[in-house]
Amino acid sequence: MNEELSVQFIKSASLVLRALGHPVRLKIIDYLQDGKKSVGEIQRTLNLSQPVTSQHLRYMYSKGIVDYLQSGTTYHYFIANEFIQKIYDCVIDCQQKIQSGEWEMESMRSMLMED
Amino acid sequence: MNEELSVQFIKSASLVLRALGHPVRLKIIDYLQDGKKSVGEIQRTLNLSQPVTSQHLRYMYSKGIVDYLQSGTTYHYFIANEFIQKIYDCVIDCQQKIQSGEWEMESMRSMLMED
DNA sequence: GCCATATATTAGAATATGGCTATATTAGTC
DNA sequence: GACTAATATAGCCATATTCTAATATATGGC
Repeated sequence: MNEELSVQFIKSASLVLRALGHPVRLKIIDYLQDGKKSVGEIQRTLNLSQPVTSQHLRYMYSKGIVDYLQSGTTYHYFIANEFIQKIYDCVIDCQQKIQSGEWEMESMRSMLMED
Repeated sequence: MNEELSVQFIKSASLVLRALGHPVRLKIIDYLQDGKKSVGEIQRTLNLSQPVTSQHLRYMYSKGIVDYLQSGTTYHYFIANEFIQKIYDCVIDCQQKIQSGEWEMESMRSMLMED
């Protein structure tokens, strides 16, 4: 029986994947590629409400996905570690391979459909 | 503003990440690295109940994460495409980098803690 | 201490998720 | 057509997610 993933790590990894598995949160991670961003910048740029922005950021902070630096009343959030960055990079890479046609999409139909 | 991920793809990617973001489902994907497996094999090997096994497999099937071949009353499930495989490979790679100490874990404490 | 700005928190409603038990379906065998 | 094995589905319940609206907190300037 194949079991590359340790029981321990499965918990952590599934937690990370679930945390990234929300359109708004993934979009925030995407935006944070630019570097540290304040809650206000994120909110305005991604066109989100203030509570939703804050809630998703706090959620990700509580899971260790993002971290922040405070200066005054402004919180600058950033990606917390290489694990998250690596998963994001992988997603980007997959997007490129799909859109370039390097991967034939026949087997991905349902996954790539609208809604 | 950085926006590497297309609005379109964000939907698909977050759907995939959420689907993989469950301990049982991630464990199933891990097990499927061995190749096609029947529901019964998955159930017994991972020590799950029959309905739970079937439900997670049907869920992943509906999202395009896994596919299956039927022979008689036996369903052989397998990983549906390279996107899923790539994300899994990335998770394995991250586990290795964390466990080998290649990444310092200071910034990952909360993420790797028990419960 | 008061004010404005930036962010966090709370409460509540709607919906989704995940597991359990029981039951249904389907294919093969006799 | 009855029987069995393998899997899927349905119904139910508990819990988790996610959004909105409202309110609270904290910091810096005056």
